[in-house]
Amino acid sequence: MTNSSKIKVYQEVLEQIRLFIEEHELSEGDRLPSERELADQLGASRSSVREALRAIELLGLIETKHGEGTFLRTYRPYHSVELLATFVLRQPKTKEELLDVRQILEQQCIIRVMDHISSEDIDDLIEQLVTIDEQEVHEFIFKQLFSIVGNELLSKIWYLINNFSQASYRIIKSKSEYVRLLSFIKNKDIPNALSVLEHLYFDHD
Amino acid sequence: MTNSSKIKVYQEVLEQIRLFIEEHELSEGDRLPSERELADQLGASRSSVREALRAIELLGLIETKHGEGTFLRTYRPYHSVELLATFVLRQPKTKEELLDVRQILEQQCIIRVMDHISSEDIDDLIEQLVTIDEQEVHEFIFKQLFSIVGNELLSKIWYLINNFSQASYRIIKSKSEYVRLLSFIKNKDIPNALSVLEHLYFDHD
DNA sequence: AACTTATCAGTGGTCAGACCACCACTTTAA
DNA sequence: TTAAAGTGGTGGTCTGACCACTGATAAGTT
Repeated sequence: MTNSSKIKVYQEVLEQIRLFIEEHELSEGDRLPSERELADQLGASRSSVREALRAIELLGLIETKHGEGTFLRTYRPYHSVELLATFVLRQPKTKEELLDVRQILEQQCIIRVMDHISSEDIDDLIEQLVTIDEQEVHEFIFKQLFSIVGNELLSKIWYLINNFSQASYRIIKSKSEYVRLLSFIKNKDIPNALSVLEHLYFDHD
Repeated sequence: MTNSSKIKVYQEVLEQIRLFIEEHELSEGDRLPSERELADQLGASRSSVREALRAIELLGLIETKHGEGTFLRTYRPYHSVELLATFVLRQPKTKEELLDVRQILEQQCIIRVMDHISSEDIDDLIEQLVTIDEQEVHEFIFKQLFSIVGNELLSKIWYLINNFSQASYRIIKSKSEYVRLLSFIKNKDIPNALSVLEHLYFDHD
């Protein structure tokens, strides 16, 4: 008898909820039965039902509204990704690894943004730079660029890496460097844009 | 006052557990405090602690042994993958994003591995392919390649993405494709290697 | 002394029930 | 007609109880 052979109640509830959703063809925004109802129907206690629901919630599959009910939501892995990341990144990573991954993400961001960004967007960005503190220029620009690229998952990963990075180092360059970068992006000049980007990661100014 | 502003107890517990693991530098196999202890320390009820623990368990971060305690484990998706599958399949956007990110990571892996891998390594890999089930060839090869590249952070991110991906699709190509890929890597032929890689993502065989 | 068995404390698993906060809706009062 | 108070249902949280399982200790047996 293996120790993992016993199925816990909350896991059974999990499966039943899944089946319920499938059978009733529920989709985004639809409401699930109340916790008490589920407990009753499935012959489990409300506690067990809640354990299952909280787990699904953390996965990002449902959304809970106090006083209203539990609703299906559009699934995005990002909630769990964030939590997983904090565990995965638990051990202090070397500065090089963080920088490496960061570079990959930002390179790809620049490559991909070329297809989506307009000249006006870039001009707007350059204008806004005036109001941004120099320490936050890098983060500001890439936050904008990533959101233009539109891949939320990519953005989220970058954002996490960015935050972890700032614990050990910070990219601070003069705004003129970023204006150059943006200009190359405007001209769809990938090689030069990437070249400028690479310079940003070095310490010397 | 937005409705999402209130943090639930179980979410706070989640965060505290994460911090506890960080502070005490716990790693795989280490035991967490008992549910009652956690409840006491964090000033929460055991129910709330359990909601948090069950959620983490579903994610695959911890393992629970009846009568013994709760233990950290290396991340392995638990029920989460099957559970997510039902939902992710209906979210084309998420699927696209996952594939996109995955492609980025695997491209970079191939580019980077060229500097670290020897001809013998590749020959070994090709030999081992015989024993691998066709369904797992892709995962197997990249697991090896990533470990050769040496950036643990990159590896872990890929591993996470890979697992999430498998909830919605799976890359299955004949082994000969992978032999081609490895051959190009052997010859340090980046363009052709990336070209083969790109083919892998398409459905047609 | 060595070995088996019984006991026990600690742990997770589950449940029932209580109370609160919140929301949508209805009823009531101005 | 409109504003206020009430109402029922919902999630959020806590308490305390009991069970099943585990590992170690104590007691008993050979």
